[in-house]
Amino acid sequence: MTQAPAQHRGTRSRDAILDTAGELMSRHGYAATSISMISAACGLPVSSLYWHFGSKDGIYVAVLQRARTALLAALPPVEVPGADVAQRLDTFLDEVKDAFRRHPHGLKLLLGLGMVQQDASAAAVAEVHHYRDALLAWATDSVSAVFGLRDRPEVSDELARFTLRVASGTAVARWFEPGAALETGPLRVALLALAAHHGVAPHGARPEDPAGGVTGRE
Amino acid sequence: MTQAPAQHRGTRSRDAILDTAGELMSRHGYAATSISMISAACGLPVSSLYWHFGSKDGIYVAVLQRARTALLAALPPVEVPGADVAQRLDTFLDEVKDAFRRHPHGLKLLLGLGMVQQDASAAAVAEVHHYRDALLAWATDSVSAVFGLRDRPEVSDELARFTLRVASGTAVARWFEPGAALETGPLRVALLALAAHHGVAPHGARPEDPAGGVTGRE
DNA sequence: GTCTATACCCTGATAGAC
DNA sequence: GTCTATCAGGGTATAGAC
Repeated sequence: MTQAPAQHRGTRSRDAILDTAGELMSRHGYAATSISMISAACGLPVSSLYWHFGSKDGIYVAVLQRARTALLAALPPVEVPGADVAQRLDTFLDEVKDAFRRHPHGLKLLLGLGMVQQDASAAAVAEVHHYRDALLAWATDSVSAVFGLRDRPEVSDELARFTLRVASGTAVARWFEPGAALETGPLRVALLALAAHHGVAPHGARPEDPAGGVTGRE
Repeated sequence: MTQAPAQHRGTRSRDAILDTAGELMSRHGYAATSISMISAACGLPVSSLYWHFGSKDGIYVAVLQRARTALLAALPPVEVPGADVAQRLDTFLDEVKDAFRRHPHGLKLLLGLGMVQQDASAAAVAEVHHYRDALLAWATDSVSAVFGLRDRPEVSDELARFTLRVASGTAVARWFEPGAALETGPLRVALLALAAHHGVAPHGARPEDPAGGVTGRE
């Protein structure tokens, strides 16, 4: 405690500020969260916040960055184990639901701060887009692995976007019904139907001959 | 123009304030929209806003009320014409897509102001919930009419919630891809699959014998 | 790295002439 | 109903001692 306490205190303060700021901003939104609120809530004086992050916008960007890395780390790996599509889809949806349940702040930050892009700085806008792009890329890779869609990028794109819309819609519903979880049941049915609609058979292997599908080819 | 100009000017000013406030609040959110901004944008002095609405919160509630009535008036009637399910579903989705396209403010207000419920007044929170409840009730009645679900309320409830989630998710996606429209194609496939999953046949008549259980076949 | 004190501006809201 | 003028308070951000 005498060698390098300053540094330790520094990073600890930094984290404390980010914790409180993330909590408050995800609850009240960016504009409604004042520096003084954060200062009062985390106990550190206002100037410390400015020493660490330079501006309110700097805090916002740092909060977003941390939320993004945390959420992406919590998401299941892209390679989903399982013999057939149904099995892989089940594990995939279970893990998504779990990540969704355990990280309520992540999406809410993305929503709340994404909404006020107009006023935000260039760095903040870039970070918000980075966040959302990473989420979309992860979803695309995942559904591609689940359904075996390496050679059907347009299908995995559609399935991924659809999944994200249902997830964001649920995040929205969540501030009307606070306990609302991601309803994987209907989502599962919908994804299977969408895949079938594009001629992706509900088996483990990718269809070499998708002629049997509802829309054999497009 | 000499008999009752005061009244006319009054209601015209009122509308102008509401127009500007709705536009600004849907873009920047409630907290980031100041009385002075509204005043400058609509040309009327600050005190006029207070004379008409009493407080910033009063403006907010009035804006929400007007957006709700406008959006609900723009939504298609519950009784959808059409011989069979597929036909009714198509017209229904087309009209929803159209309303969604023509009234971008409505949902954004609901989202943006719904997010900051924590800080808002009781009247504002009540109005937000009223808004969302009306939307949900309309969606439930509509899908019930489309699929003929008068005796399966739990199914129409699920379909309506699913539709609303996709719609809100699209409204969210909209502030990343400004032109994004409601993708009725995938939604159509999903709703039909969900209905089938609950044993609702894709015909005009309601199924008298849904004994097939959860799904006709899986 | 952390604190106190403070500058400067804009906020929501009111008073009172017209 | 609309205007000008104004208040008290809180906002972001900075300076400088420790």
